[in-house]
Amino acid sequence: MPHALFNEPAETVARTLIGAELEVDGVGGVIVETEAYDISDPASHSFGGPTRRNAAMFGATGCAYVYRIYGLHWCFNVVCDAGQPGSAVLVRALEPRTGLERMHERRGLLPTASLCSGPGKLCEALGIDGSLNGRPLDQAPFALRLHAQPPELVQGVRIGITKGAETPWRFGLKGSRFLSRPFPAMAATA
DNA sequence: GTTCCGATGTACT
DNA sequence: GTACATCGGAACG
Repeated sequence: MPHALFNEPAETVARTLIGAELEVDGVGGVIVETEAYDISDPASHSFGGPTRRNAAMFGATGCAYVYRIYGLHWCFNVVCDAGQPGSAVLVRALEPRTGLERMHERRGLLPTASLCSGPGKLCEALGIDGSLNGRPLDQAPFALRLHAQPPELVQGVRIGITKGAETPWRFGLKGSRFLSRPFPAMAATA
């Protein structure tokens, strides 16, 4: 994986990752929804500077930042930088493509569209947990392949936050049925 | 379709 | 003590 790809602002990486294929131990699919966070952003974990939890956000570019949310779910981020430590992209949803049986074992016999349609669901389906925090995405168990052609994007405000709620740093694959939630009908094409 | 709730780790007042 | 980048299930319409 080209390291330079992640040496960009979080918003750029968030756009670039839509349409990329992510696998963990051969289980995964196409990323269809992301959100950008950076250190200037009050919604970001990195906003107040490094802590034990967010250390990976200030670590090497192109690594995973995995954290626990609400005490029970995991969320998966890609650490980026561009000279501004504390930047990352939350992967919120993907379209399942490989390892569907493993996903069903972990998540139950759900419709395919419900397996990875949210940050916590995606982590459960792919088997992502805190043990992968800080691990490089260009090495096993991770595999990440970029899209050949840039897909059409939609853009909107991020989900589940109160601070920085107006910042339109949520991106989706246009027309995807695998999003965590729909983008508003008037969502701008990014 | 909607709202409400409980599960509970980590950061913070 | 409160807030939080969530989810699934219950209750309701």
